Amino acid sequence: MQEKYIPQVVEAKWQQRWETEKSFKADEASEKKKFYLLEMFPYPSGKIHMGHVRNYSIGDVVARFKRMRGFNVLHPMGWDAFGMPAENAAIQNNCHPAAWTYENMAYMRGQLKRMGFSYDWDRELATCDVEYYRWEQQIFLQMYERGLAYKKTSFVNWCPTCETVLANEQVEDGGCWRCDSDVKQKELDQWFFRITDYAEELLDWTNHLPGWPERVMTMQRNWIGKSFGCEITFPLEGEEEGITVFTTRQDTLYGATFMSLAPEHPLAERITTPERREAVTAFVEKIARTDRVRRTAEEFEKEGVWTGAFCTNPLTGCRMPVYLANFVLMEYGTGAVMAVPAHDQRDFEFAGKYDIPIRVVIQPDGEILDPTTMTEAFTEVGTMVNSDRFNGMRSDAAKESLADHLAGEGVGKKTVNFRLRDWGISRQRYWGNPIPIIYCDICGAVPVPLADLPVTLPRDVTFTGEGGSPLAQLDSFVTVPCPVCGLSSRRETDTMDTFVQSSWYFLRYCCPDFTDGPLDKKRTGYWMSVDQYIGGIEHAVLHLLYARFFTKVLRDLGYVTVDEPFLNLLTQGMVIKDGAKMSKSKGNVVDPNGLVERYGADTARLFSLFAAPPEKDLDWSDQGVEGSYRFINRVWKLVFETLPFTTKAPALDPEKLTAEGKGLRRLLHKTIRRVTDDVEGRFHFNTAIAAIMEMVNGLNAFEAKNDPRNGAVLREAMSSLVIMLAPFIPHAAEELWEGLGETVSLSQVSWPSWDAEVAADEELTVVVQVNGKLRDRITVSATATEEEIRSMALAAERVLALLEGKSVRKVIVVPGKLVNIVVG
RNA sequence: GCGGGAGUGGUGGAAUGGCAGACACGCUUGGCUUAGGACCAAGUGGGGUGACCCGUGCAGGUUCAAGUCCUGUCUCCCGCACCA
Repeated sequence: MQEKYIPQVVEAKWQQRWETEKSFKADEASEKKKFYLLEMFPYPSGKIHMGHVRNYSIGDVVARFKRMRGFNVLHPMGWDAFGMPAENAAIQNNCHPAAWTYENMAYMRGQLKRMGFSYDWDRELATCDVEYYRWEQQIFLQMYERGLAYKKTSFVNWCPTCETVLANEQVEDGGCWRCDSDVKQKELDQWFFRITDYAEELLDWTNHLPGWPERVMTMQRNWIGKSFGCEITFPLEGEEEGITVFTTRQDTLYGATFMSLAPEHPLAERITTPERREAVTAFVEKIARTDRVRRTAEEFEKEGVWTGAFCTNPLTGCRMPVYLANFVLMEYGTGAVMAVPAHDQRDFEFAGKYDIPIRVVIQPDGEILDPTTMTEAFTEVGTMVNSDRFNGMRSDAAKESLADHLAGEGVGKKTVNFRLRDWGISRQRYWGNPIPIIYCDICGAVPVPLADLPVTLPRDVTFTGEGGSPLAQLDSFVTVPCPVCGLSSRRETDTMDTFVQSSWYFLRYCCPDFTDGPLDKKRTGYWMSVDQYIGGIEHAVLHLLYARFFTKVLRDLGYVTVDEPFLNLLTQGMVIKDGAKMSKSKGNVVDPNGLVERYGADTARLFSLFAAPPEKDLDWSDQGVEGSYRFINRVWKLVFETLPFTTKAPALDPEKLTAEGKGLRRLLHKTIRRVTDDVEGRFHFNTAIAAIMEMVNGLNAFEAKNDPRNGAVLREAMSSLVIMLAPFIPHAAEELWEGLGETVSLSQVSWPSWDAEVAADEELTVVVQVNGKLRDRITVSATATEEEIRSMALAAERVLALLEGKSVRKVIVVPGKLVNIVVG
């Protein structure tokens, strides 16, 4: 090794060594226990950013650590390569999305290699490769066969900027998750995945994933939104069919005085009377023009229009006018709400505005509500009144009886409702996986036969940037014979949401070269589930919910045997600079390239691991980076300068240690224990690194370096130090390891173990408190009994002074830690 | 409104109910240097400046002992939200 640390030289050397020796290749034929470690794969946007550096540095520590702990580690990397930016770039720069994407992947692959992450590059995949997406088409067809993929006409979220449909999960605050444009509602014929079939199971399992952060589970539970209630049918005057509502408050049914329908409700048109038609049509049109963001804001004024129709309260026989109301959502429940003004705030406001009667059916404790003087709805639990046989019951307890009663009368039933909607996967874009369906005038929608797969995404398209998907303009793609009858038919030109590809890529990593189907059951069975998944919190209900769903579907299709894809999930925080997330618009971006050129990859890695625990946001600090760089230099210098003592050292004989040597060895074994616990148990790399820094400080302060009797213990310390640094700064560690005279790459070396006896102190400092306040310290032998410690504490000089004239009431002894003397 | 998380030095952050502030950044002083940088050494929560007091958003409580547990409260962040 060189005297001076030159990261660029060292890093290039070891990256090349790892590559030629295929040091991180994962093989299923191993005696070791498997460990599947995965970080969320990147979108090839052009170049990696600090978020990637952080995410992948965290992952690489775990990968390298687990290997050193004797696991057979699968640590793959690939590209989430379909998606809109490629298409936008094509329109702007007149280059093909494929060219743009593959160039970006090549560049970013180089950047990731330059960071020294220990991936098995032989398993690299890109979702835009036909060898990937062809299998997804097969999965789609199998889902279609089972009714899990289907097409329906509905109102969907439409982003006018991206000119495509978005899934509910991809609408954030009424805006597009990518470009933030206001999302409009548009009625379209679209493909869906029946994720609602799995709602119950997806929800159940949120209680059986202890390795997931609670808040992600909570977000998923909220998203699935299960609620218990009743479906109740209200007969419509002059119609065969009634109106069915979903309610969680069947206990307020006796107080229902009107009915509200969503403006888009299919019955709305039919039941409107001629004299109300004009008003109703005007209202419906007004709502259609109002964007969803505004309409769903809570402060938005409650408005409606009477249809002229009436329905009947099935229990009271009360005649209820049927309104259309702007706050009723077609996509939740049945799109119809029984309105109980006395006990629902929205209905209360609505009733006030349109002069509809208020009927109190639940009275609060110690108060009598009067409909004529109420200022707001009473929504809590109380005693039921005006409710026939249920009078006098507690409203919450009555829910069950009411449900039974409704079922008995044949007007309702108990039911559960989910907020979760089916996953809309159609995208009116080019750069995605074509949906393998053909439309024939005679045979209807016909799946592309398996033998005809893949439906290859054609290259020769033109990008105008307007007028929808370029695929639809390409006659050679669109026009095909119907697989059933042979007549000229049209291909589906929608492509799949890119979240479909990321819903199963982790399975394909297990067998990326498999050619007989989407997945090799044997290899997938060996590696799955992912033992540790690491990525950003922003995918809490997007990718992470879809991937769980897909895993269950693939299980039911017989491809995998696991119920859940990710056993443990680590959600890392954002990288912040100057109080804000790094972004071009804020001008606070730190480019990894510059960092690596100046300090090397090891420094970039070390800083992003040391500055904060992984799950917290990381505050970027240029000075902190300097500090990390200085630390590596200090270690380098320490190892280099002690080489004369360590390289010629004899084998360690624990019996023949000097006092200093023994102390140093104790420090080492304590450090090994701390670092192992911090890395293994809780991924607290910042404290693990701090422990190593403390040891380095201890080694620098070690005076007796040149005492030949300490050579062996010094060598043990240096070796272990370098091994422990390997997961964090692998290049520098390898070079130092070689400098110590070792010939086997650190990637093959085991993590050091610690000996509790060696780590144990011979003497301990015990804190002495009087009435809970620190007053003195005593030094006791590690073998001292509680009684001995107690009497020493009571005899301590400063304690004696404080005990003067007072009586000792109680003495608490915490062995090895503290004595608290209670006096009074 | 509901749910989740967090409030600790000048800064990032440490602390199985047991010495608050590990480790690092920054800063101060000194050394080295023509100088700067780098490096090395010492110091660094506040106040008194003796060996004492105060201090983990705020107010209570439990305990021999509370940053940590409990109750209330404030602030900030995140998610969901006219969800029937």
